[in-house]
Amino acid sequence: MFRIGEFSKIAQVSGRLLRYYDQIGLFKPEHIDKASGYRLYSARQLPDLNRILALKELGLTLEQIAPLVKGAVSQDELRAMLTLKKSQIAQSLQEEYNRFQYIESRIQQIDQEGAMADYDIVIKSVPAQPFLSLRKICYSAEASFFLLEEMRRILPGRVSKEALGYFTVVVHSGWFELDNLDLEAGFTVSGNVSDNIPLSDGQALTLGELPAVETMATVARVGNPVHGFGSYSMLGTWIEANGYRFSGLGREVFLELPHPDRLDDTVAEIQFPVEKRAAQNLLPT
Amino acid sequence: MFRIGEFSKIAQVSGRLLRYYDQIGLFKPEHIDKASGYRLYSARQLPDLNRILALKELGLTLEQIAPLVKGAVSQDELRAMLTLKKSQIAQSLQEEYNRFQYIESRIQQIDQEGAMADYDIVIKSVPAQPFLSLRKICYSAEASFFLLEEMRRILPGRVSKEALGYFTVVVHSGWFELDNLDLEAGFTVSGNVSDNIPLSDGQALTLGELPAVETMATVARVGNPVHGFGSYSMLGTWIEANGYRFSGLGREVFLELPHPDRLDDTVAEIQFPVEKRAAQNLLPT
DNA sequence: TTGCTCCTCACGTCACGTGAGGTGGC
DNA sequence: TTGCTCCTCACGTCACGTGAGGTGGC
Repeated sequence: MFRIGEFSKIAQVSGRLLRYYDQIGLFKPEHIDKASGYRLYSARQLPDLNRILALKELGLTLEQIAPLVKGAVSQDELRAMLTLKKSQIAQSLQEEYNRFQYIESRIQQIDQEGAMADYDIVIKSVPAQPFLSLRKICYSAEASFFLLEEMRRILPGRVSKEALGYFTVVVHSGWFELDNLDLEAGFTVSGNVSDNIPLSDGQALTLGELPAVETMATVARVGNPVHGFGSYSMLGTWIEANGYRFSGLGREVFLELPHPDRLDDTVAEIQFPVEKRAAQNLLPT
Repeated sequence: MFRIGEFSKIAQVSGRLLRYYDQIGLFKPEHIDKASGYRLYSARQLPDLNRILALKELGLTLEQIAPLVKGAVSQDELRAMLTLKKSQIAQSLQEEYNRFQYIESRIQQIDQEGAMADYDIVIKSVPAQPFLSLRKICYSAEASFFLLEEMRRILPGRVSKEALGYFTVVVHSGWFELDNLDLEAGFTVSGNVSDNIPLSDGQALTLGELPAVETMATVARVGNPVHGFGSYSMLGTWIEANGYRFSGLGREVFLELPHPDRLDDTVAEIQFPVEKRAAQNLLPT
């Protein structure tokens, strides 16, 4: 019989670990001296401890290991557990690999531009939202702000303040047709609102829906909205470097509305639906 | 200004996270209402929060992120941090990948043999140890046990009990020459012991050293030592499946000495120095 | 007035590491 | 007797999640 110090040396684990496993009932000493409380382990117990250590190496938690070493698990259950664990590892490998690529792209960014980007891209998921809007061809980005001004005059009388969400612009045209923009502009709303609100020029806001998007690449930017297109190229670079591709219409959500006197305080979140490109297939299966 | 609930919805984080970041001083609301204690965030703060979230995605800890978002880090330091993080991720990817392969091999084992192996392999590192031993050609494994019996008679008078370690056999011959074994048998010792202890047949134990081994594949087995060779093939399979190769002489360390009446209670640890085979090079660089 | 939102504790997480303070064993 | 080893608390870890219990705001 070995005292805890010698046994821990043989097994190359800490004494604390052995006491802890004793405490949680995972691995108990063969004998405990009544008088001194000393834990006494026998050499025969070493294979059991090794099994625990080996399963821990696989990434199982002690809670998962306990029934295994107590023989309370059938062959099939064990196989199922390992298969599950295997797929979890495959997934976390993929995630780690993405992180790896992302870091590489940020290092490159520093090397090329001598600075960290001003804004950071974050992936979110957004729910579907009722959208009170008007679709229109605009000859410039500024044109959409005339629409905004008119909505600001008219809407307070037609929609309650709590029901009104954010001013949002959906871009239906391609990104580089800067002089012939097909825009859909309006407010997200909640609750009951009328589904047809006429504006002064004969057109009207109608009630539709902004579809939900599960993976939305977003970047928040502060500043004059007409200079906003710089952020788009950033998004493009990021999306390329991180293995995504665009998969839908881009939006711009204004969290702080453009105010004629303080255009530089405008805050907007640019959003793009994205999806993973065909996986690099780091692993087979 | 947004109250915590709305700001957390915009940023898609929990309110608790925002309160926590406030508490640790990482990200504070722009304003706190004196009367109610309500935290008020402005849209302009969103890019800052996004930066924190993006750096967290890279796997940095909040402690590492804090100086970054406070601008207290130079370009070079940032680059160095990211490079370090990159190599850490590369390493953990390699480890994860090893785990993945190991799990695969255990699943295969179950499928082929219908059961989990009796014993588990554990990697340890062992220090160098003084070794009081005798090298001899034996015509069978049993022959080494005659040596053991003689040492048991003679050693107690020559070496103090505390100085005596474990009976250990080093195998110098190839593993499949079962009838012409080149064995070195003796006891590990500590402290001062005489370096020449004669045995009855004219030979003598001499003091040498068991070299340290950094990565030692070990398996502990209980049972009659003459049936021990089964464990060797297990070790071989494991080593193959896990990307190692043998890199030195195998040892057998007896934790519970073979006793003629209870041979089945013998406990020995079979040890093999191993090294990683040329890495599968999961990643470039 | 009633929900709704916000507030501040404070415990729990996972697998131990790391003392503090005290006692048994040779 | 003096080290050495062992014992049992109990706090700390990391980044929050999850209540409990109470109050502000419209």
